[in-house]
Amino acid sequence: MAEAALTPEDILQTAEEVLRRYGPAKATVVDVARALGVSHGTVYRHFPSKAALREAVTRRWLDRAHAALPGIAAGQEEPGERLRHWLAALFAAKQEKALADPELFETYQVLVGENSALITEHVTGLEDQLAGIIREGQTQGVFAQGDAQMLGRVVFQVTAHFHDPGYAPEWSRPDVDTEFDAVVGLVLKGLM
Amino acid sequence: MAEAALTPEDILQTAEEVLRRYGPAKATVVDVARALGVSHGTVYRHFPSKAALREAVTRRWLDRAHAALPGIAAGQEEPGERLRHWLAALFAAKQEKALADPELFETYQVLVGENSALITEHVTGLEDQLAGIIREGQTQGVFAQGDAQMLGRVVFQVTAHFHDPGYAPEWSRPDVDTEFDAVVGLVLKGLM
DNA sequence: CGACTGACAGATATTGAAATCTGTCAGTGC
DNA sequence: GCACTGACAGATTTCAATATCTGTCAGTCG
Repeated sequence: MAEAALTPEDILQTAEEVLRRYGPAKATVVDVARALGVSHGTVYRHFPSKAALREAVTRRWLDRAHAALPGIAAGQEEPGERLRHWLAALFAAKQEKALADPELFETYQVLVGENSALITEHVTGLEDQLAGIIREGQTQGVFAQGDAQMLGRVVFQVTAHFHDPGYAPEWSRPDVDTEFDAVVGLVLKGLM
Repeated sequence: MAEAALTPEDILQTAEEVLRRYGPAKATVVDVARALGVSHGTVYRHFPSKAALREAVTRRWLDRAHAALPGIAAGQEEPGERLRHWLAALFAAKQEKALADPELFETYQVLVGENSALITEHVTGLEDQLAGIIREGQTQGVFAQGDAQMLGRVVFQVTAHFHDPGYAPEWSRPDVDTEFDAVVGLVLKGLM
């Protein structure tokens, strides 16, 4: 047939476009269905709820936004430098999305505000990457011993200013990069 | 006369009670005037606007909540211990207010959200206290050299999880104190 | 059979009219 | 004279009626 069956991927793609156009406050399931040329009941045959659809869109979006991070975490740089690089990449990705894709960023922020399970998972994944870098630094003797998992959580938390979307308005201030360097400097000294 | 003239202090006291009773979203200048037994025009003879009144109430409230901090900052403890003590006192004060005085805490949070000048001042005052402790630690040789003012800002920022009202919902989680200790531990190591 | 439809109930959002609030100021009275 | 009043204009909020949306499901159609 010319018209293949509607796939979850089609719906996610269209739902993302609808969210980008109307923003999370205005986008409706009916809008998504209309854009797909189907009835909204059809959307519900693929996703159990509007919340589930929104989460799936945001998961895809986050995965794409942070695609570079696992590579950095698993890379060959010296662990201190790697940690700095990873944090800088995380910050850059967040900054870029907040500016260049504000509606999807806002959608993501809504999920953060709702303590969505997706966000918890996402954060845990990032903390695990941090813990991995720290663990390797400890093995190589450049970082002090300690619970790497806990330290990963702590490093994520103390750098919240540069990735927590609640602080997004401050990311365009002129001295953020100086502050970022100062914070990362303190953190690296604290880990050594 | 039996009835002394209405003082700004009377108004602040009553406005605080009205805010505590109705919360920042519902409290009105008319409510405050009614509680004082005067017309609302009178309130405007003492405060130029509702925003100014709200700020003045919050300033008084913040000053009382953090009354213990300057004493700790100027105390005789070893600087590392003093810093830990000061941060713990700040955290304890915020935690206590969030739980025991939620409407005033919410009022404060509204001002934070509005980037009120009061909040900037308040934060600067706290950062100055931190910078003072750090400077003394540097003089005594227990902290490494560096721009103490900047380090004060950095320490305030990395501990945001424990004083920024946006994180208040997390302050009742069971493991906050462990996290607090871990963060302060990392910060102290980073300063040494 | 299985993907899709569309009518439906209850929940949520929008709208516009009415009520209330903020901020001003000429006037009252001690 | 000076602290306070109260009526007022414009802005904001409330409220209830209306419309739209979410989620379900019996039914259609290929």
